[in-house]
Amino acid sequence: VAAEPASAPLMRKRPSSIDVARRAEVSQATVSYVLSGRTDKSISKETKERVFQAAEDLGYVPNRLADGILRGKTQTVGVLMPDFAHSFNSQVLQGIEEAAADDGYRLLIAHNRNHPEYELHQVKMLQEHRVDGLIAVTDERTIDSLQDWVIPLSDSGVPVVIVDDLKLDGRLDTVVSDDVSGARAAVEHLIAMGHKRIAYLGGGSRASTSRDRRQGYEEALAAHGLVHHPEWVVGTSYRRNEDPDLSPLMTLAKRPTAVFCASDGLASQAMMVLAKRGFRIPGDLAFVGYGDLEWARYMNLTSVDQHPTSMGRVAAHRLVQRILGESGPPVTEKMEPSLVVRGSSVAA
Amino acid sequence: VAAEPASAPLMRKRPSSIDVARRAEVSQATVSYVLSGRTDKSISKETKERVFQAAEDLGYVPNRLADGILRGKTQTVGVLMPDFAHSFNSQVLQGIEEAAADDGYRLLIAHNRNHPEYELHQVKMLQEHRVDGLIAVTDERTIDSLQDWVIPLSDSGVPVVIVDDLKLDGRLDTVVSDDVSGARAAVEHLIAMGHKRIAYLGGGSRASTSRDRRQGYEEALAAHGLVHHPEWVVGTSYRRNEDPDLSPLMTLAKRPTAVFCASDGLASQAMMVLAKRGFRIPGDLAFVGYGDLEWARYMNLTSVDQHPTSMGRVAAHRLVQRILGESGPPVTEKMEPSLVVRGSSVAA
DNA sequence: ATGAAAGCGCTAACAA
DNA sequence: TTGTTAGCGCTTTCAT
Repeated sequence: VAAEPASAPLMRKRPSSIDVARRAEVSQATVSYVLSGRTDKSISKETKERVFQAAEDLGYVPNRLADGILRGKTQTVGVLMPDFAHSFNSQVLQGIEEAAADDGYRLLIAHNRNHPEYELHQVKMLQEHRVDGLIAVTDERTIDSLQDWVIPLSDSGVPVVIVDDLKLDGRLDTVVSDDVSGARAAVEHLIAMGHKRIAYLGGGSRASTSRDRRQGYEEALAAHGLVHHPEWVVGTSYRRNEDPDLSPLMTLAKRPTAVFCASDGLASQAMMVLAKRGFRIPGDLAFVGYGDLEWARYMNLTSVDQHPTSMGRVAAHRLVQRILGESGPPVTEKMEPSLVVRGSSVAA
Repeated sequence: VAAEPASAPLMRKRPSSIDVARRAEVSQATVSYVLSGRTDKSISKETKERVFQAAEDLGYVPNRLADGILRGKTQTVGVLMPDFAHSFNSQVLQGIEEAAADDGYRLLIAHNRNHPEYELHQVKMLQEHRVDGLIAVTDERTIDSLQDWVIPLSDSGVPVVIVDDLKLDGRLDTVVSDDVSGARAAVEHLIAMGHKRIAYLGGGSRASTSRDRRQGYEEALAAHGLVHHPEWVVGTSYRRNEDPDLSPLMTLAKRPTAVFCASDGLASQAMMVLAKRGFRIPGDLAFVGYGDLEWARYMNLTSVDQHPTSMGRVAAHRLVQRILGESGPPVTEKMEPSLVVRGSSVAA
């Protein structure tokens, strides 16, 4: 057997632990002991040195696939999302990454392309890569088919956490934001600012979301003895690229003095429309949005922050607990949003 | 050997191809042939049937780790980012995911936490997971240390693509947006709208970015024979939570009639400040931003779209080509942004 | 304090 | 048309 040159210049095979062993003149087992830093297998200082040196010289990078195949654990979690570009989702992802990384987990991501079949395909991929668990951020289009695969997956021993939906609440670990409470806080703020005629501009993305925010609105009015005028509730269906039609609101004899909007997008569109017609904000009409997207600050829009990054962190943490073997009934983490007051609801 | 029940109820070990083989009463090799759909190894129809059936019955999910360890390819690419929550990055990620998935690759993501050391650690992790390639979206804080690991990594046979930075241009495949051209288009649009006194509000995130946009601004003025007034260039350093100070601009005897801003955030802040002081937009002052963030539409802000999703797609495509063995010198894809004209620069 | 050998789940030569 | 066998890179008993 010819001796290999210490450092051949051109691309060779990646060094394996066997190569390290040969170079350090120890057994493969010893390399494993040293490199995984086991304290039970007392290894002499010089041997350790030699192994580290050999690994360094060779540029050895351990292969986690082998480890994964052996231990049946990959330190990897799957994240399934309808979209990475939208602000809420990307912030959730950010939170998941932070918490997962803290616990030593990597993220393998997948997209559902708004299509149940494709989603199923992606989940299969994640399973083939042997993710230790899965976080699914739900989506209007695929939410109905979700339970078809998610329950079996969970039963098969892969922990699953659902973010932002309650359909599987009680059957699976879930992280949601309390929309009722957030909406209530928003409207109570307007009431505290002296408003008595408060409109609701609705029509968010997800049905349950929209329903809950409206419920919070109504609860707040009721709690403060304010009459609920059905004509102050507008736009149950709203399309992204269309300005919301506020005329039913603005032509009333007794015009509202404040508007609570189910989303920041809706709020800003409405504000632009009204500003164009000469309405002063908040003087003539106060506004509160929902979601507290990045630009709410730029627009000086009072809004409800759902803390999506925290939601992600909590989801990752729950998942890791399950991966680590925590048992017990499904947990629903209902997270409290908070109101961020800015100029659109408070006169300067 | 006792026969196992067809479908034992409680969590057993995950079935392996050996289990499938036993159940179908064929060899493990045959299972492999059938399940990977090889056309060269003609297998009888009945055998195929039996294998599929057995796999189905057992709920068999192939283990890609084993495959990866064998072939030395994981069909996985690493994505390293400074942040997943910011709009530009998350859209790039979206694009990367789309293109990578189309080519059969999964994404393993990592975060640098704005820290060179942590970044190095994350890159090591990605290598341990044997990603087939890596896309790095750069960042002010870690850009300087990037080359320390990225060149060796690339030399070691792991293809790398850099997004949004030119420092390694010519040494590595790179995808960038042409900031000079984008800025030029923005300013030429203002000139076409009849403006002759155009200010520049600068101070973006990355230095090179800011410099290039300013260069485009100056080029456009020069190309149209307009004088470049240094006092029309303001705010070279701008802080996120502070309103930009426009007084040096607005107190001039010959006030500018239009402002080109190096970012949408800057533009919207300036617009809010001026709207408060009673300026009409675009009547008194026209605005163009940069980045075309989601809310530019809501604010009716003319802006320059960098097409971040396309940038991501192009980056993923380049990477896949390299993974597939494409050779040749490093490619720099300089992508053309496009101007999106809205109400802030054109009177209704 | 260290090593030999088995085996994780899979694919690919090579046989039959 | 199918099976046998070796081996990918690693960890882990069990020896020594």
